Order: sequence, then structure tokens, then C-alpha cells
Amino acid sequence: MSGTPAKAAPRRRRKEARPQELTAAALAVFVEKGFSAAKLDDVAARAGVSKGTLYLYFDSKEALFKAVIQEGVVPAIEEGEAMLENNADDPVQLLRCILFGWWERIGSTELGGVSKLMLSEARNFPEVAAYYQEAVIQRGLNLIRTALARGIAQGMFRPVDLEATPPVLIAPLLHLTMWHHSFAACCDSNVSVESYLNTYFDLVMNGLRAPGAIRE
Amino acid sequence: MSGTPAKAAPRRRRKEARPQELTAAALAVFVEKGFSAAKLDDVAARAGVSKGTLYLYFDSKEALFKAVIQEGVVPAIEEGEAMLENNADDPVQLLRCILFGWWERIGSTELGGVSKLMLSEARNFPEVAAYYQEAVIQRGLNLIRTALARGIAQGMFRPVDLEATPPVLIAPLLHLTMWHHSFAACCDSNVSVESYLNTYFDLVMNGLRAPGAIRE
Amino acid sequence: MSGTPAKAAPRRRRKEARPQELTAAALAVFVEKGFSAAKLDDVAARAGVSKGTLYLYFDSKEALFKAVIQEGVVPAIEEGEAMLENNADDPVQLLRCILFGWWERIGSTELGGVSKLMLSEARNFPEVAAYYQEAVIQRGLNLIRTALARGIAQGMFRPVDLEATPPVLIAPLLHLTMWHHSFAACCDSNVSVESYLNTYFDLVMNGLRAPGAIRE
Amino acid sequence: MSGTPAKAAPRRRRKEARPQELTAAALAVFVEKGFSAAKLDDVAARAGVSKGTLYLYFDSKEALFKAVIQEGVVPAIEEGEAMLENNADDPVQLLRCILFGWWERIGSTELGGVSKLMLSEARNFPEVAAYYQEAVIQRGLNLIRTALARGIAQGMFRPVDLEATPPVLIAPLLHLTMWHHSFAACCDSNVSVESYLNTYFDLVMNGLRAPGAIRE
DNA sequence: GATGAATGAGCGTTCATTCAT
DNA sequence: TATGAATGAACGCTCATTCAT
Repeated sequence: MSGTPAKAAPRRRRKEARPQELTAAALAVFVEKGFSAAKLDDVAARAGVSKGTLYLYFDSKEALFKAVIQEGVVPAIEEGEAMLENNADDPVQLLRCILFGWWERIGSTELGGVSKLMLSEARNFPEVAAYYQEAVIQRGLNLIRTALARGIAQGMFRPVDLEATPPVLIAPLLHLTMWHHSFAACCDSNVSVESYLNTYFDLVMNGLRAPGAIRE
Repeated sequence: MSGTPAKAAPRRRRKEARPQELTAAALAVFVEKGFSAAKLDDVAARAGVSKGTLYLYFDSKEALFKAVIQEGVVPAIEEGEAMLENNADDPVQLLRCILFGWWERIGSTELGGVSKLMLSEARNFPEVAAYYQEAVIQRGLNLIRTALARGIAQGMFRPVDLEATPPVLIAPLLHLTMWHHSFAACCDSNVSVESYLNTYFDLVMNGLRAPGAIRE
Repeated sequence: MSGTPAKAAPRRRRKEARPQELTAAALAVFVEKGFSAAKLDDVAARAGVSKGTLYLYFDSKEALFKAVIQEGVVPAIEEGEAMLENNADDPVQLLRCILFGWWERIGSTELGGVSKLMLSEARNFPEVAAYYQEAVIQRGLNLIRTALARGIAQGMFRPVDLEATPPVLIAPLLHLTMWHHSFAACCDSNVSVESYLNTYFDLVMNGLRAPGAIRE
Repeated sequence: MSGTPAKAAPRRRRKEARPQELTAAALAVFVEKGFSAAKLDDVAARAGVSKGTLYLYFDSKEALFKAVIQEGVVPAIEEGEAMLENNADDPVQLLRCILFGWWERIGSTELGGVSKLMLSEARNFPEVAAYYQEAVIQRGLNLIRTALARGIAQGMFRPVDLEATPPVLIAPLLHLTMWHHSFAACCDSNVSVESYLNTYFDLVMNGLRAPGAIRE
């Protein structure tokens, strides 16, 4: 199987790397099956360990779920907030960078599964959802809001609702991620990811641009 | 007992209405918990019948799932395709009508749960997903595509990718529906549905409008 | 198997009798194996039902344990306290009646297993032990104490410690019960129950008799 | 770590003392929890070693159980049989010495737990029970029987059933031991050990004394 | 010798499914 | 038609046992 780790890996290195290997396997299985339908046997098999090993690192299936989310959250935040520093002068470029960066680093990777997972399971894990909302969603929307505000201040963007616009802007990317982990895995689609993204950026930038602003 | 259905309902209508009552209850439970975590006990209790009764109408839990989707599909199609006839002359109005109509009739109602359910469970039910993709998604996207094509032909909309734009346009509404059935049920948000929708329509229409077209 | 119930029993009668059938089976298995080593499969098999059926009547293995004790407690109390009324005039006869009665109705029957179970598991179920101590042990010792007090008052018994003597008197019977459910089940003994009991009563009565009292 | 054994112990003694340290820890845990509910983790932790170390000295949990019994058996016998030599002339004193000695050296110490353990687990380990019956119980009862026989021969004791009396005599002490390791650990009792023992000896001696024998 | 990470068989518990009433 | 008691396969979790270090 693809998930089988090299058996030759030294014991000590394994010990420290284990938790990440396990959460990575768990993420894949949880995203594919959903938390409830996911079997710990499958998670263990994908990680190349036995079922009991999971319990050396996590107290329960639910604890494993929380660890999966927790672990998926850190990169989402860290990477994102660094972008505000770069491209500080060009809001258009900054916004593009944030949105496209999210897709590149999160949405199109395994980490995007965390988004699907949370949207699917939020009601079963309200505390985790609340944490995620604060730690990821709000901070992510803040990034977009900051870029928008700068663009408006510079006269590049029309004045728009700074609360409502960020979720609207990110929605097509989140939906593409959902799609990637749902229908895309079993049905063909007429639309390539590339043309979806191009169309999305084109629409967003046209939608935001201030009347007098020069076309890029 | 609390689960007892209203005794006032006429016996005859009951018999025929049963399946819809059951799928309605099942939809609610499936959307809240996810298919796998949903218990038939809960479905039965919500429908006010005993668990065994479910098996008088559906062969299995999976058959119930399919019926839920099936039933949620019909109105989505029927209602949608009628719109092309009306507002045939004004593409902007037609597009608004389609998108807003979807939200009003589907996204904001219990039926919106079907969308969440399918996105969450597509990989566990690939045949159902394939059917849904054909019977709902493609036909729904076609509606939007037609409206776009008319608008472009009339010079109201910029020429845009007719394959990629429809899914981009519907994405924010689908995401709002997902949100409604996930985080909204357990976390507060700063954005009202109304301002989200206003911002969305505003952005979309600005993004699509041909340079020379008159602002509405 | 001996525990298999008649399959012909009507459904309705079963429903009401079930809990007692299950606790009876559980008592037997718990006494033989100990609570922890007892498997619910064995309990179910002995009761002639499937494992799942146990959960229709008891929430958990621990709840089943508590029910077993609870159920074993009632007859122990009820039967015992009725004896004080009879033989009210002859303390010697009363004491014999209490001790011998305990053996006949409790110690030598399946109910005696409850005593073994509680002695073996008290530390794992402290709350149950506390309840048992109050509801059974204290009340049982009170019976003996009352008989002793009457006998002393009538000059039939030597004056003895009214607190310490009852547990000493019941100990050989309890131990015989323990023996019955432990070594007796797997090892031969040189002593018959009958001669043990005769010797016990003889010793006790000689030990208690007041110097001047007439031999019986 | 907390589990680390005292470093001050000389290395050489350690090696030889290990098995006894392990069986002592095992006895304590087995008595408290019962064999089945006892975890080897707990045994190891109490002994201050790792779980794997147990397997350097014992093949299995069951082997550890047998060693615990085995080890508890030796002192019970050795000490007991030495008493017959001393107090050879005074049967009353001899009997008191045997019974009281058992309580002092066995019943009231950690070794008393072996008695509880065997009574609780006999049916799960019939071979061990058979061995224990021969190696401990029969020989222990023989001690008492010998003392009784001498007392009867000297006219100090009434003639009593020499088979049945020994188990009756030891029963209250065994029961006190059971109590010590069960209810006493979680419930209060009105009777002190001292008054229980005094009452017990008093009753036994009065019960056994020949009519003409002088009171002590 | 000693460790503790890893294993996997086994058990308590759940729940979709069946069927006698 | 409707019920709900009964079932048993399946899964989360435990823990005695092993073995590389």
C-alpha cells in the first residue's frame, strides 16, 4: 500500500515522527469516509501500524480527531499571516497572494481536507468548531479584510462591506476544496481546476475594482 | 409519548404522506449528524414512528439515504428550469432570479441540507453522487450558463468562460448553505446572511458587467 | 445447556421475566468467574439470549452487577426479619432458626453467591459495598444481636459482647458459602456440609450457654 | 521517574530479591483488584519496574499468580508446624497458639491476601486450588486437629468431630481476613478487630471445654 | 538485565436489521 | 400496517505479551 512506511526507519526517529504520521493517515481516512464511518483499523493500516499503536499516542478516536484539526490549523495560520508583511505596497497583489496562496498551500493539498472535515463534522464537535472558528476562520478572514481595506484606502478597490466580503471571496476556494474531496473523487467534471481558478480571480478582481482604477 | 404523531391527521392522507414524513425526518438527522453517525432510532423518533416502521417503506438505511437525495432532487430541478421561461428578456434579472431563487427555494430551506449531505457523503455513495451530478448539478449549472450566454449575447455581460463561471457563481451560495448546517449551528458569526447575500450579488454583478453596460 | 429457557414461552411473559432471568444467569457467571473475568457472552448464553439483549435491560456490565446485588439483597432481608416474630419465646430456638434459616434460604442456594461476589469485589465497587453493608449486613447482624440479647436476658446465654459476637457467629456460615463457591467446586473435602453444620451449631451453643442453664 | 526503585539498594541483593519484590507487588494488586481486573502495568508500577521486566522472571500473568500463591504458602506451613513442638504439654495453650499465631503471622499481614485470592479465584485455577488445598489447607487443619486430639485425650476438651471442628474453628479467622481485604477497605464497621478476636477465642474455648475442666 | 514501543486477540457496547405479535 | 423485542456483526478500546534497543 502507498501508506506503508519504510520498515527500515530507525526506531528512535519513528518515535518522534509517529504522531504526525498517524494524524496524516487519520486526516486522509476521516476526509474520505467522514469521522463516524472511518474505522481506526483503516487509519492504522494506512499509517502502517497496528490499531493498538494509535492508543499509545491518542486517548480515543475523538482525541485523534482533535489532534488532526489542531495539527492542520497551525500551518494555516502561520503561513497566512506572514503574507501581510510581503507585498505590503500592492493591495491587488496582496489579495491575489493571499487567496492564491491559500489554495496553493492549503486548499489543494491534504490540509484542505481539514476544511471539509470541519464543515462536515462541526455540529458533532461544537467545541472543536468554536476553536477552529476563532483560531483559523476569523484570523484567515482578517487577512483578507486587511488586504481589502488597504486596497480601498488606495482607491484600487470599490468600497465594499469589510465584514461580508471576505467570506464571500474565500467561498469559491473553499467550495473547490469541498468538491475536490467529494464529487471530484468519483465523478468527472467539465471544468478544470485551472480554468475555475482563472475565472474566479478574474471575476473577483473585476468585481472589486474601483471604476476609475486602471485595469491590470 | 412525545414521539406520537398528531392524531388529528386523517388516516388516508397519512398513509400516502408517510414516506415523505420519513425522508424529511431522515434528511434532518442525516444533515445534522452525517449519514454514518445518524441513528435510525433518531430518525424514527423524529418522524414519530417506531424503528420497524422505517423498514416498511425503505429496504435499508442506505435506501433511505437514496430516497432522501432523490426526493430533494425533484423540486430543485423542476422549480429551476421553469425560470428560464420567465424573465426571458432580461438576462441580468434572469441570473439574479436563478441565483436568488436557488437560495430562497433550496439553499435557505431544509432542502439545502441535501447539498451538504451530498458533499459530505459523495465518496461513500459514488453512484448516488454520479446520479446527483447529472440530475441536479449539471442541470443547475446549465441554467446559469444559459443566463450567462444570453447576457453576453446581449452585451450585458463580459465574455466569460461559460464552463467555469457557473460553478464559481454558485459556490458562495453553496458555501453559505454548508455554513448554515455546520458552524452556524454552533458558533456565532459577524456576518448576517442578508449582508452576505447583498455583497455576493453586488460582487458578482460588478464582476460580470460588460464595460459599456449601464449600471443597474 | 441447563440455563436454556423453554423456547415455547410466550413473548409477553418473557418480557416481564427477562430481567430476573438475566440477573440469575449473571449471578451464576459472576460467582464462578468473578466480575472481571466474566464475559457477557457467557452470561447471555447461560440466559439463552444474545449478547445484545442484555443491553435492552441493563446499561452496562457494571449496571448488571449492581442489579445482581440489588436483587439478591431483597430476599435476604425480607425473609430474615420475619423470624424475630416467630419463636419469640425461646431464644435458643430463635438463634438456631436465624442461623440455620440463613443457611437454608441463602447460604446453600444460588443467593449465597451474592455473598461471595461482594466479598470478592467490594473494593472494586465501594458504593455497592456500602449499600450492601447497610442494607444487608447490618440488618442481618441486628437479627442475631436481638436473639442474643433475649437469651442473655432470660439467663440462657452467658453475657457476651453484643457487637462482636454476631459477626463471629455468622462467620463460619459465610465461610462455608465461600467454600461452596470456591474449593468445593474443584477439590474434594473430608468434611461434609452436614457434619460441618452440626459441629458448628454444637460449638456455638456450648460456647454461649450460661453455666447454670440446662443442656438442651 | 516515579517508578524508579531506590537506587541505594545494593546491586547484588537486588538481583536475587527481584522475584520476591515482584510477587509482593503482584499479591497486593491481585488482592485489591482480583486476578482478572489486575493490570500488569499496575503490578510493575508498584514494584518500581517496567512491564517488560515481569516477563524476565515469570512466563505469564498466570505464572505470576502461581508464584504469588506458591510464595505465600511456604511461610504458612513452616511456621505453623513448628508450633506443635512447643507447647506440647498444654493443649489449650497450643490451640490458642496455633489460631492466634495464624492471625498474627498470616491473617493480619499481607500474606492473608493469599487466602482471599485463593477463595476468590479457586474456580479459575483448579490446579492451583488443588495444590493449595493439599499444601496449605489440609496441613493447617491437621495442626488444629492434633491440638484438639491432645486436648480431648487429656480431658480438657469435649469429644468433638475431629474432621469437622478444625474448619469451623478457623472459619472466623479466615472470614476476618476476607473482611479485612474487602469491606474493611471501604466501609466502617462497629466491631474492632481486637474485640472480634477476643469474642472469638472466648466462644471457642467455652464451646470446646469439657464439662469438668477447670476454667482458665 | 531492563526498557517501553508495538502488537493483536479479545471484550464491552452499539445499532442496522428482522420478525413474532 | 405498525410495533418493539431480539439479534449479531462490527467497532472502539484494553492489555497481556513480544522484541528491538
